Amino acid sequence: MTEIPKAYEPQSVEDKWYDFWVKQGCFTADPARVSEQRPAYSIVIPPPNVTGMLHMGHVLNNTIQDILSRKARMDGKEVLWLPGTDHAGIATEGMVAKQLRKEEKKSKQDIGREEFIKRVWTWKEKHGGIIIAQLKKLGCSCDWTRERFTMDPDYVRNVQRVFVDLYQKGLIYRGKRMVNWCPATQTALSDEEVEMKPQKGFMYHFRVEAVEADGSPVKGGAPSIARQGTSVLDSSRAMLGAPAEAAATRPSGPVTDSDGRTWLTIATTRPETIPGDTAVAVNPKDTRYAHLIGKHIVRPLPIQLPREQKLIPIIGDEHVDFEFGTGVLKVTPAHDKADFDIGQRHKLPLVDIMNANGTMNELAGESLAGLDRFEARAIAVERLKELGVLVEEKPYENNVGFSQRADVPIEPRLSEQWFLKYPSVEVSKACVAQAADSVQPGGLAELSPGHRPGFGGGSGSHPGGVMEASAAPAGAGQSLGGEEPRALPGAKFQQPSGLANGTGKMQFHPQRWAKVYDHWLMNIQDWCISRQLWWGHRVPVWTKVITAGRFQELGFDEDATVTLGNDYNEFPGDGRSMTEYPLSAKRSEEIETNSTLFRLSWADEGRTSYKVAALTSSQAEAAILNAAGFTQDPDVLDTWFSSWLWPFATMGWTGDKTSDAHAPTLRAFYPTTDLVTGPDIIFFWVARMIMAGYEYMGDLPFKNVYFTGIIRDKQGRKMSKTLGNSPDPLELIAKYGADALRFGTMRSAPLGQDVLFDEKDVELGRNFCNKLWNACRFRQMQGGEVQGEINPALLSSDDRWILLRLDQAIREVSDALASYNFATAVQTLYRFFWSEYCDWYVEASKAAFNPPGSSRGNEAPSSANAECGMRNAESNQSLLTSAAIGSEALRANKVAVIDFVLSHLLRMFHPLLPFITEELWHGMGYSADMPEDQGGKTIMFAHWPKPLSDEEKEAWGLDDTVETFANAKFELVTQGRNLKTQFNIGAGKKGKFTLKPAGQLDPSEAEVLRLLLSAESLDLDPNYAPKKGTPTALTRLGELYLPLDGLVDTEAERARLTKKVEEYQAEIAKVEQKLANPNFTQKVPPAVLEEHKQRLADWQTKLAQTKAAIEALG
RNA sequence: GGGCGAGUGGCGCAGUGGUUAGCGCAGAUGCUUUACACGCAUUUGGUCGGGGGUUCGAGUCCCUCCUCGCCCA
Repeated sequence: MTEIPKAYEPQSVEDKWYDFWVKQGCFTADPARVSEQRPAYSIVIPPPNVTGMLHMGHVLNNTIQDILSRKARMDGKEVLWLPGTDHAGIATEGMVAKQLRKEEKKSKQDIGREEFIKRVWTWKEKHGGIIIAQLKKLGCSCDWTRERFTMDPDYVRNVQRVFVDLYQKGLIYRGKRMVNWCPATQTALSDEEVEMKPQKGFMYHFRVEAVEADGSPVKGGAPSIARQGTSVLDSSRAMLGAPAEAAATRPSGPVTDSDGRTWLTIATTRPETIPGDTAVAVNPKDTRYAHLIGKHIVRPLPIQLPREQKLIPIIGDEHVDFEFGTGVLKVTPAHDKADFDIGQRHKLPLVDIMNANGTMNELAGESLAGLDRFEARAIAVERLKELGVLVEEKPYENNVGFSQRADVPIEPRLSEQWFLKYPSVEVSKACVAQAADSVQPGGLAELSPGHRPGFGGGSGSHPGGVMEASAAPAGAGQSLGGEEPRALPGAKFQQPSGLANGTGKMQFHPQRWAKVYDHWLMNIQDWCISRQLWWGHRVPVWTKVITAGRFQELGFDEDATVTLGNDYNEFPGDGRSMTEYPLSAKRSEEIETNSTLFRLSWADEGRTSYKVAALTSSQAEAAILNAAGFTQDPDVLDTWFSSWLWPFATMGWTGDKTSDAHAPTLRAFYPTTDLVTGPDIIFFWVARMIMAGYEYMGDLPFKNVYFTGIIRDKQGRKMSKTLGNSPDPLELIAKYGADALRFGTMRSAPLGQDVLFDEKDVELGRNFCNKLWNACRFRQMQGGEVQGEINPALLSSDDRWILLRLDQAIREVSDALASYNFATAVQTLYRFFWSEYCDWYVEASKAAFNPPGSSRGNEAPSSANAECGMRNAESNQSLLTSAAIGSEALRANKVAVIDFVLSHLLRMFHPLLPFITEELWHGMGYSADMPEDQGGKTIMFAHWPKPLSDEEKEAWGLDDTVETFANAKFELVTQGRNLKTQFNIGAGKKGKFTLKPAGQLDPSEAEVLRLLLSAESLDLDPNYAPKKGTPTALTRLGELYLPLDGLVDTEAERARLTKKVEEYQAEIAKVEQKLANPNFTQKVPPAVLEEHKQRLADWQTKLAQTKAAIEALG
């Protein structure tokens, strides 16, 4: 055993062991080692942004993954924790563009696409390794030999392969749709990338004239009830309309002015979009307006247009909410999702009045063109005022979608994009266990109310054919407001025949996220997967316009014309999928592999040329296409379209069944065991990985998903750069050590709750590590054989107690980890190590190591020893007698017990505190006698501690009495210390105690008590007659007295005891009241009744004794 | 508007119908105790968000209301 330094210095320890682990290949998974005896365990890391920096969220997330991985290794599993990084399209592109702007004052367009991509790679080479290095600092035991990047060449091909495959399955289409447009980054975003935020703005009410189709004043104007002769401006505030009960809350209907013209009032928050209005809509059931349907209004903007060009129809649409605004809705199909839908229903023209960067175009009119949308809003309001049609302008708060990345309001915009209809939705929906009691072997998760299985319905026809479900009972799940959960008897998953041996069941932790997940799947919308960026996976589609002649030269069949007319851009609107449109063209000689697919369209009105589109995931083919003058689609795919393949695309997947079946990593480690991630990406990532897993592997991608909380500061605010409340984990590691950071983070991270982070927690972690260090140092100072044999005959009651507590700790910690209750595991370890082992056991053990009178002991007088030894020598329960105290055999045995406890403790701490435990494991010599692969080389592979067996417990005499006795001892010690404090006998004055024992007490126990009391002496005297006023504590082991030499403060003692009497009386009253209730005594379980009776008796005894003590004060 | 979650000493959290509701931090007091002052000991703080119900018994189960947070619309 080498001597270890006095204080723990993490810096010198951490790098040393990390290098050692990596050099020794400790983190490297070997599929060949997987067997029934050595099951596989795998996790794929949620890939951090390649250009990102470690933040506290990463610390939490990756510490958990490391704990799981290290624990699995100690459980004897073959562990793969697969690391990597994500190319993070928008974020990375934004960063590089910013740098370009700053350093060279250029835009990406200035340098061109090719050069820009080059710059991004340079940036990646330079900064991409930072976060990986940071994870290493944290101690993450990832298999770095398998590190992946979502832009690795083979990964890129996988993404393209999946695109082509999904296209061929008819799940990908290109179409002109409303998308969430980010004017700042000028790209489309998926719904998930839009964050709704309440915004303070204004609701503007403006009036428009209702007219006939030819522009003449409307005949029949407002219903008579509404003709009040009030001015328009007044009427906007007055409540007009139907006399029905709703009238009181319903805003104004149409009004007729003195000229006989009819006016409608419209409410909007976005007056700048008026030039894009192509209709106004009212609810046909709204009696105020129904008669106007079919008439027109004069759109006020743009002003300069001639009146006849400003007429737009009044349409009836049931979706118009009559309670909202005035009940008249302006319909801007090109700039609002809901309006687009109305536009589709009524075949309204689309007028796009905005540019891609959020400025207005010429269609918005002279006064608005060129302005930013927010400036345009102000100008539009001015124009309305000038026209005298602005009726009201009142503050209004509504939810506005913001681009998550750029933090600017998104613009619903009509745009041509690629969309994906999600695959494998139904099987993904059904695979997540919804409630704890629904997890039954072989059963399908009980479905939540309203959960419609929908097998075979809608998009449920599953291309992969993975899932088989028997017919659900008629009407099952059809009721919309389903009152009771329904099971689907007989519904089951077919075991996928592929590589994996899945269970078809997945568990979320905490389980409540299953509901969130389920809800999203129920309301799923097609996924906009294209982004107008340069950095990312470019859409693997090439197009070219060729002449009809050339088309034939290429070898296409004439029949091809049958399908012409559909631009490839347009998804056929008849519900048929792309694949159902047979390609009648022969393949070109230039382009021939089975992954290429053509869609053709006329490229001009005269039908003399065609647009040809090709899809391929083959590089060789792409080269041919490029050479043939084809142009690749400029868009890239949403980053999540690559990360949703992460669990298998990182493991050697190729999409080829035969080769995948022989890919060793994939075979051994898919499906993965656990996924650890934040709930904020449950839709972005988790749900999509599940779909991709089923679609391409025929099996779930992970068996458990652990959702971490979100790290907040101690005031509960989210960590953010702007607030500056996000500490740098690397600085914390430098200051306190990685183990301390891990400890602090995990201790305060309860299952599924947000984590309020405070640097104090890390400080506590450092203190904890130091305590652990010193506890080992204490052991080391005792010398002796390392991990010697424990002799049961020489075990003291304290030894037995700590072994029992260790057993309990092993059970609790193992259970806590198995159920992902990390904070509980940490707290249990903390309690066992600090409060039980250090505070009681180590202190008590000093009685054996530093016996009174020994050279190692303190100056305690030998009389104490004599006093102790005088009585109770007849104890036959233990071999321990006064003669044994301090004997070498006893000391050696105690050292063996300590080694036993510490070696177990270090192993339990290892997943949480990898560095210090490794250092101590070796420093203490615990690795010495271990087999190489079971702790000899590293604690990483030492076996996870097992609870003690019944045989061991029996052999060591570990039974209930051990605990009872120990607790009685501790109670006596606490009370004795209390007496000392109350009577001002500090540590300087040791104090002399006398115990009137209630029964037999072994002298060795008395010596332990004396030591724990830090007393000069503890006399055992069954016949002790205390002087009046001697402070007393009543304990289960007897009456403890603190005789005071000087004057006794009788009144102080009386006050103290009187307080106790009151306390006891209150307790007695409570118990007596319960026992007096016949309902209680008759109905309660016997054990509880017995316990109450015992409790009453105990309190009564104490009360009587205390009263006697007061009496004795005189 | 819908859904989910939370509310327990000053703060952060445990608490699976049954002892006197626990733990950590912070606070107070005392201690250079030969492993550790990054430590030790003692100790002050709680009518468990409000109300109602079920029960012999409720922090725990049910109903209702209030407050806060998150997600979705």
